[in-house]
Amino acid sequence: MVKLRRSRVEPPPEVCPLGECMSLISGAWSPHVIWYLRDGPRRFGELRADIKGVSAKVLTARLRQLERDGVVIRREVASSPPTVEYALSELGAELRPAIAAIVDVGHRLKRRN
Amino acid sequence: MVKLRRSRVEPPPEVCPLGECMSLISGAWSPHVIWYLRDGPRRFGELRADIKGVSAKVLTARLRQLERDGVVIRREVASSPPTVEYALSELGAELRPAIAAIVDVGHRLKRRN
DNA sequence: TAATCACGTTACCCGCAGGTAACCGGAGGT
DNA sequence: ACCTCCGGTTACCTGCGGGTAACGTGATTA
Repeated sequence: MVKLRRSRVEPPPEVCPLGECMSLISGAWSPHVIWYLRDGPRRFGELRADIKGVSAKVLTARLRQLERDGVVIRREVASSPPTVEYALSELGAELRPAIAAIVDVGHRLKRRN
Repeated sequence: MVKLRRSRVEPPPEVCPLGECMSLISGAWSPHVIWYLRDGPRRFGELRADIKGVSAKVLTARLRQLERDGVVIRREVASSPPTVEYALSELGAELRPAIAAIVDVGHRLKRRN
């Protein structure tokens, strides 16, 4: 019996920006926020309605974190009642294709049942 | 279609493609596993070394979950000592571009400081 | 005989994301 | 006078992913 001590496949080059980027979209809801902001700014209540099943508390927490991380930009609108608008920053826009790729796979999963 | 006058109609259980796909790559380590399997099968110990900072217990748990979800395929090799090889399934291969997109953003993050 | 290796398992603990529910504050509507 | 709307906040609880450490198995090696 031939010993198989080393794999034939050489280890891929060491890169770990994966963790860096994953920390931006970690959490169950962050990708949804980015996805629903992809076409332009949206208000808190709109995001709340867009993202089914999210609670106000968690949505607030995710938006705050995304704002701290420089992914989204928060803008208060002096209307009555006052509303708040969220939009993707330049960094957030760069995340869009990544989220789109994930959504794309999700669609194929659905089609396949 | 009958219109209900007073009670709120429950929205149809529309499956969110984003949530579906995110459930596959959720967790801190799942994307890393997929990423390091992108070029071919790898052994448990190799993955353990590739993915710095992961413990055996957690790596086992992630691999088991990915196997249950049909993302990776586990194959025991009758060597001495017996080794185990993991590879991406067809579904796992479809996830590759999504992970690659995330890694790509990570690269840009690093470059931008 | 004893140690090592590969691939785990089990026990125990911890932190945090997320869920529910209640509440708030100013302005407009009725 | 009261209710509604919008965008939150706060308190409390729960579950799960993850960390360390110790142990198991079966076969080879010193």
